[in-house]
Amino acid sequence: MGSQRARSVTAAELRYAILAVQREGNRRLAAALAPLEVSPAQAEVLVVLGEHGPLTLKGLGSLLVCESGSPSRLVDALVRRGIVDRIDNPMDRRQILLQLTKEGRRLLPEISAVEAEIDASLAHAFDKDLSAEMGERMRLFLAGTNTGDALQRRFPHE
Amino acid sequence: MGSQRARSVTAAELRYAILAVQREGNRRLAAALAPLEVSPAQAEVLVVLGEHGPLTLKGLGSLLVCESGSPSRLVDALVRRGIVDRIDNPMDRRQILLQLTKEGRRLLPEISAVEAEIDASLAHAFDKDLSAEMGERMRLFLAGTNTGDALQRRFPHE
DNA sequence: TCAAGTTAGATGATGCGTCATCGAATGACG
DNA sequence: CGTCATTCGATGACGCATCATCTAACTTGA
Repeated sequence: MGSQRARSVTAAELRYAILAVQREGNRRLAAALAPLEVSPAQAEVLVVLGEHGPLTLKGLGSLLVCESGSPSRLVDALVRRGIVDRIDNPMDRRQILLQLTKEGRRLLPEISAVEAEIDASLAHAFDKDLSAEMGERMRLFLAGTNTGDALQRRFPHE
Repeated sequence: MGSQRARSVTAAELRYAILAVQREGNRRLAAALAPLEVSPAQAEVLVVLGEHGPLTLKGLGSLLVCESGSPSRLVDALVRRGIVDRIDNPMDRRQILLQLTKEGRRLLPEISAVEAEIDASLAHAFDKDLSAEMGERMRLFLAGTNTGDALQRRFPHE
């Protein structure tokens, strides 16, 4: 297994390593998505809307990892580009309902293809056992936070 | 060890989990640093300047994980606050030399104390073996990138 | 049914992160 | 030397992330 062989790592080093991996991964994802003129955060919105039907802004926010507040400005850009439709909800006029337009649905498979590449390189760096262990501990670290709840809702366990 | 017991995790889930942990950790760090009126990125600059004597802007940048470009605006705010001194280098007038002021040195132990708390909670979530394994694989993932080089310079191996 | 409290979403403000570009200073090499 | 390429740092531009505040719409309950 080799888990005893790896050199020991301080918490500070781990903290910076997590930052570095997140940033580097994001830059790679941004570069790969650039031809679609979609940012990583926008891609998350599109994927979530694709998977979880029409959503209110709040419902969308509760499934996003990339935003802790309300994603109204993030969504704005997508509405302006004709990728997302914003429909007033006649049942509760405080709410809006968001869903992909035809153009938005057209983008989905292209986004998936791009993300699959990135994910393959991630899977290459972190093998199955390590990923599983990391996933478990990260959930622990995030327990009781909004971000942790979003992750849980996106990738339910059991 | 239990590393076989953890539920399997897709690469996409791992990707979002890394994002979530980084964001959540950063929010906690920001909140803990708030009384010092220092952001996490600013704290990194101060720590690096504290550890690695006077540095040019480029030298500083090559040790920062939080910035891929040149940290000139990040440093600006610290200079304006009297925490960092910016000295023209007479040997090469393109360069500037940065070092902590007395006020900056005064802040260092307070920053360390705050980071120690955060690091303790990280160490609690990720035990020694897992941290070591994660550190090793993350370095692999970052091999050949600027961010990876910065990490290497900050936390040299061997 | 009306007032008080709560909730949804929009918006302002500020700083961070990234990329592109620019001017000034230096170095390399004919 | 003089030109050309390179390097350093500053700056403009843009979108993201966060927090605070605001308004409109709904809910509660006396």
